[in-house]
Parts: sequence; C-alpha cells; structure tokens
Amino acid sequence: MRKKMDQEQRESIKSKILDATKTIVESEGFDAVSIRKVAKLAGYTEGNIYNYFDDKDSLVIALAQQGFQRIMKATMAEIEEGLSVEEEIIQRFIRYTKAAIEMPEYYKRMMLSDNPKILEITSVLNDKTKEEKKGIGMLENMIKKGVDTGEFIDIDPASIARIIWTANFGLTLRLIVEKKSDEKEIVKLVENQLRWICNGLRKEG
Amino acid sequence: MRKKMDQEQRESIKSKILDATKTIVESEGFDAVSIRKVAKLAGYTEGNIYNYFDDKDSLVIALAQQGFQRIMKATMAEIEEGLSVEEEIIQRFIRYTKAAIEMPEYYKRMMLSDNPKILEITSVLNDKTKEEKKGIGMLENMIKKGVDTGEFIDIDPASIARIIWTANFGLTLRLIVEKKSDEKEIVKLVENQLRWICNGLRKEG
Amino acid sequence: MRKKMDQEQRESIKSKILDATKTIVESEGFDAVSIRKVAKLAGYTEGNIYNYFDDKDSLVIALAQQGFQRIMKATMAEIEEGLSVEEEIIQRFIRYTKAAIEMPEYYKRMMLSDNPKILEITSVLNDKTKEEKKGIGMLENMIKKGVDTGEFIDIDPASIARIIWTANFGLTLRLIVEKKSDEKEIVKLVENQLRWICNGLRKEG
Amino acid sequence: MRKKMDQEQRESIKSKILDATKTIVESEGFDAVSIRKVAKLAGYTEGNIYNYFDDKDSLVIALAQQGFQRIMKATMAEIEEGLSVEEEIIQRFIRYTKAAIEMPEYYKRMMLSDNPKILEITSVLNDKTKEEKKGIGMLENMIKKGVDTGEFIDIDPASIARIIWTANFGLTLRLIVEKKSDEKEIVKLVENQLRWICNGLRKEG
DNA sequence: CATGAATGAGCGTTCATTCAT
DNA sequence: CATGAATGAACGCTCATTCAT
Repeated sequence: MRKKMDQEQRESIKSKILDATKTIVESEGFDAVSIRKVAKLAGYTEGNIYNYFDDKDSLVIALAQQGFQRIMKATMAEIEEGLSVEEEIIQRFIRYTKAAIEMPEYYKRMMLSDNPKILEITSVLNDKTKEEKKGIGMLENMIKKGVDTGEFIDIDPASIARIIWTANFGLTLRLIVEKKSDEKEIVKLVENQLRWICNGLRKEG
Repeated sequence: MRKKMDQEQRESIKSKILDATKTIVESEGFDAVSIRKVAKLAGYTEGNIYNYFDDKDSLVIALAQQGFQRIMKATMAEIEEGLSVEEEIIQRFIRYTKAAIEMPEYYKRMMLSDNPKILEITSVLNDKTKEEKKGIGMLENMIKKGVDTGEFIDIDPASIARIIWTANFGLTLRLIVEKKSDEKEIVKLVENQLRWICNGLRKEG
Repeated sequence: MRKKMDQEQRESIKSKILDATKTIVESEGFDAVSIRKVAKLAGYTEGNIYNYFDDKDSLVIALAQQGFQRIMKATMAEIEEGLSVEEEIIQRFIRYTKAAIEMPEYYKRMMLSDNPKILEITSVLNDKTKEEKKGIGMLENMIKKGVDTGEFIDIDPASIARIIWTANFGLTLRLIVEKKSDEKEIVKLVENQLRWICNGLRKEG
Repeated sequence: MRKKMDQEQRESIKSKILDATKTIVESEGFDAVSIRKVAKLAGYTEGNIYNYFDDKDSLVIALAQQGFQRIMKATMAEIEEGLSVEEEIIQRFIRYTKAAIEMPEYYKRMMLSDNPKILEITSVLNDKTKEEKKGIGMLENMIKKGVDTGEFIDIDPASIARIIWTANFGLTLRLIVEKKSDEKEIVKLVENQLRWICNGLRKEG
C-alpha cells in the first residue's frame, strides 16, 4: 500500500516535470529545453530532476514519446463504422496528419530522431514490423483486409503500406515545415494524395 | 591581377572554413557546429572566422546551401536522351534521393529549416513556384510535357507534382533517418513508389 | 534555524562577491569590472556569480547603490544638537562631500548614471521629490525649517535647495576629478561656497 | 609646397576620422567607439587609422578636446557690448551650459577625465591658472574687472570664480544627466543660480 | 527525497593592435 | 600611404551535472 502510493506520487511528479518541459518545447522548441528552465517551471530544483530522469536526454526522449503516443492515440481511436477500407485509411491519415501538425515539435523530434530506442518505435522501412500497434502495422492490416474482402486488387500489403505511409509522411512534414495551418487545405492535400495513390488499389478503379 | 589573386585567396580560405565546418557536420551533426571548433579545425583563430562570415548562422546557412546545391546539381544534370517522361521523372528522383542520402545532414538541415531565406528555396506547397530551377518547378514542367505529348492523361501538373514530390520526400527522409545505405534497396523503394503513383498517370494504364 | 543560516551564508557570499567587485572598482574603475575578474578575485567560478546576481549590471548597480547608501548614511547621521539651520546644512554637506570623496568611483557611477532605476534615486531637478529620505528632500526640509523659524528670509525652499545642491555637486565632482584629498582644503572650499550662497538667505545678512 | 599639401591632406584625413568618431559618439556614446566602426564609417581601413592616431585613446582624446574647444569657442565668442559684468557672466554661462548640453558626451568625457593631459585643460581648483584662455581664467578676469569698476564689492576674484564656476558645473551636469532639454527651463535654472550667487557681489545688493 | 551552490566547459562575439604586402 | 587578414585575449553568459547538506 505504502509502496503503491509512492509509486503513484513518483509518476505524478514525473508528469509535472514532463508538463513543464512540454510548455517550453511548445513555446521555444526542443533546443531551448534546459534542466534549469524545466525545474523552475515545474516548481522543483535542478538537482531533483535527476531523481526522476537519468539525464536531460532521457527527459527529452520521454517527452517526445509521450507526444508521439498522443498522435498515435488520436490516429488509432475508434472510427465511424461501416467505412470502406479506403475511406478508413484516408480518415485515419487525416487524423494523423492533423494531430502531428498540432504537435509539430514532438512529431519532428520523434520521426527524425536516429536514437535507436526511438527508431524501434518509429521505423517504417526496417524489418517486418512486429508490434501491430504501430501505425505502419495498422495500415498494413487495413490493406490486407481490403485485399481479403475484395475491395482492393491483389498486391503486397507490406510494400503498398510503405508507399502510402512514406508519402503521407513527406506531405505531413512539408505541412509542418512550411507552417500550413489551414485545416481545409490540410485535409484537401492529404486526401488528394491518398486518393491518387488508392486509385490504383481499387478493384473497379 | 593583384586584386584577383586576393579574391581567389579569399575564396580559398572561405572554402577551407566551410570544409572544416563540413567535417564537423558530417561527424557530429549541425548542432555540434561551433565557431571554436570550426576555427581550430580550419587552423585559424576564432576571431578570424568573422572576417569571412558575418556570424555563425551565415556560415551554417552557406554550408547547407552549398550541400543543397550539390544535390540539386546532381538531380538536374543532363540525362540520357530519348527517355519517356515517366522514365525521366523516375531517373531524376533516384539521383535526387541518392544525392540526398550521401549528404544526409545537409539535406535534413535545408529541407527542415523554417528559416525564411531557406524556405524561399525549399518550399513546395507555397505559392506558384516562380523560379523554374527549383526541383518542384522542374517536376511540374516534366509533367506538363507528359500531358502535352499525350503520354499522360489530362491532369493538373501542379497538384500532381506536389503529390509526387512530397511522397518522395517522405521516403527519402525515412531512408536517411533509418540509415538505409544499400543502393539497390534505395533504388527499388524509390522506383516502386514512383511507379505506383505514375500508374494513374499513364494514358494506357 | 537552518533556513536562517543558509540565508545568512547567502548574504555573506553576496558580500564577498560585492567586496571583490569593490576591489576592482577601486583600483581600476567601474569600466574595468568583469564577471571573470570578480569571480577569480572572489574565489568562485564565473558561472556561480550568476547564482547570486542576475547579470553583470545587477551586480554593478548593487555595488554602486551600496556605496551611495554609505554616503547618504554618513550625511544623514545624527548631528550635534543646537546648530542653526545654516550650520547644519554646512556640516551635512561637508560630511557628504567627504564621504563622496572617500568613495569617488561609486559616487561618480551613481550620480552620473542615466539608468532610470538609478535616476529615481539620484535625480534632483525632476518632479517634486516624494521620498523625503533623499538628500535633496532633506535639504529642502531644512531650508523650510529655516524659513519657518525666521532664520531665513522668505524664499522658495525647493528652488533654493536645487541651487545649493547642484553647486555643491559641482564642487564635489571637481574635488574628485582633480583628486583633491587634503581634508582641510576640502572643508574650506565646501564651506566657502555654501557660506557665500547662504549669505543671501540670512534675515540679518 | 609639396610638404604643405601633404600636411593639409593629412589634417583633412584626420578630420574625416574624427568626424566618423563623432558620429558614433553621438549616436552610441563614447564606450561604443571602436576602431573598426570608425574606420568603416570614415571610409578607411582599420590599420590606416593608426597612421593618423597613435592608438584608440589618442583618437578619443583628440575628439573630446575638439568637442570641448567648440563649447569654449561658443562661450568665448564676442558678446553684445555695454553689458554689466554680472550680465556678461550670466550670458556667457548660459552659452556655456547650452553648448555643453548640446554635446553632452564630449562634455562629460572631458570634464570628468582624470587623464593628466586633459586635466591640464579642464582643472579649475588647481594652481594659479596660467593660461587666461581657460574658462575659469576668463571668469576670474571678469570678476576682477567688476571689482575694479566698482560694480562688485571687494572680494578675492579667484575664490569667487571657483564658487561660481563649480556651481554652474554641477547644475550643467545635472541637466545633462537628468536629460533636461527644454531651453527655457535650462536658461531659467542657470540664471536663477547665478543671480543668487551674484546677489552677494553687487555693491548695492 | 529534495535542495541549490558550485563546477568546468562551453558558447558566440568583439576588440585593439600588428604586419606582410 | 594604405590594406585587411590575423592574432590573442577578453567579454557576458548558459549549461548539464554533481554533491554536501
């Protein structure tokens, strides 16, 4: 019982520290994060941060992961039933892109990191994806379903998934870098690209 | 005569400084560049760097632009005659991607910078691209040519160009981030993606 | 108890830093103060100075104010009873001038600074002085008292105070700049000037 | 003939350098003067400045002297005839104060410098003033004339001159430091102070 | 657990001055 | 006489991290 409380409190403090870091990242970017600023904003002292995170890097990585998880959660959330596979793919990518654009710093930090621990989560071209939770895994499954149900022609889901995923990744990054924020424009661009690519997938194209 | 010598020597020193910077960028990344390190590596004193570059930013931007220009030069270089438009697009993107992968740090720095001066060069979604030298402009022109010659169906070159360009951009970045260096694999992935997208363009699809 | 100790120690270190700064100021002047020198002299590292003072300016201002306060304290200190107003004015200005000459760098720094925060303390011509603690306020009050008691003729204390104050200020600065240190000479010059100006104040001149 | 031309040109270049320095002093203050900036602004190169001035200090001193000379020239310039001595003293000090306020940086630099070379020019309390050109010398002479003509009572001109001069000096500096620029206010304050002091001088006070 | 002083290394930048050309 | 590259020292300041308390 005692131990559980402590554990809970520990997590709550970690959370507070992460929140402070988030505030800094959002207003000044990742490069502006410093233990000093985080500690001050979180209401703790510099030294104490090290009781919860090994070093600055761990803190930053933890935050980026948290941000990434939110993007993935938004993408994976339940969706209207009865959609065709194509429709679902498009709706999910719209969610994904919008969520990424809302947290651009985290998204860039995660998706462009070459830290091996992060790459385990974000890589798309490597290996056969094991964890199906990952975005690319989910996409692959959807395509497989499309093939199985006869909505799509018979192609290799893995390779098509990579084509689609990287295409949207490129568009999403451009939207972020070129600071596009008009929702309608974003939706239109994402949809355009995906529709075009899906054209070749449909059985009755 | 005298003056020209001086000018040449000046350029040669600027080059030496840029080279030193390049060495650092390539081994430690752009964020690790410091005037101190550059100066030491170039064999000059810190202060002297400022006789050649206004400030650190100018130096870094100059280097990134230099790198970017090399990538663009490789992409734009003359190409085998008699290729179909589709073939030329694919060949040029293969060159582009390979060149980017050879200078990954510069590519990322340029393509992900939100510095307005750099965005003028790199932006793809904004405005109607004026300068035809830019990659996206060239791509647009090629597509237009494909439409004009009847190789492609009648679509809007500008919007298709953006679909293609961003798709390849996403793939290129993933290749860089996930440190893919096997040339055959790179070529295969780039070609796969572009072929798929071009499927929908061909008149006799 | 613990906390008080810490507080005390903190103050003691601040003092040490201020003392080191003082040493530099006194031997080389305010312009020669640098964080590096201060830190070295105080026996700390440069960075640590910033745990006690926000920046160089704060340190320098703190020191100047400290010096100025000492001058004012000497001027304001209790004085022999039963003096006429004229006598008190003269005695106080002699104290003031002597104190200023003993801390010439601080005096100059404070009295010649155009930093708004400092001007709030040192300005003499501006506004109606609110805080009566200030030198000019005290002088004004003494003159008012002289008028009230009938020792002085009926004049405007504010404007006479400014005449007297600025006159002594000019003399004090000359004494400092021309490095006069003979006490007798100083006293004679200050007294001469004030006597002459007070001549016109006395009812029975 | 040749030599004279050279000499003239030399002076003209020195002048240009001094003018550039002046521009910097007036917009950024003396502390912001650097050989680099001066050279650039004057249209010469850094190294060449040293062909005309021994070092930065010489340049700065030369400029301050030049400024000071202008103030003195304005003060000494011919004046309306037929003025009483008191009136002339007051008029000249008004000129002096106004000129000083127009070149505040130079005035402060000169009058507060403890450089022996400059003190030879600016000192007021020291020695019996030899050169009668100096402000204090002129004032002394005017007072002597006032005594001789019977306008003033019989006092020691030297000591009264110092009383008056330092008083105005203090006021002038306060006007500069407190950034008073309203001409009417300036004239009023200067006149008030001098009138009050002169009260005691007049035979029929 | 928490503090926050202290370190030591680093940063970008500016400067007066020299000197080979 | 004039150039301007180069030096070497200094500047204010920030930082991640450690550790005695």
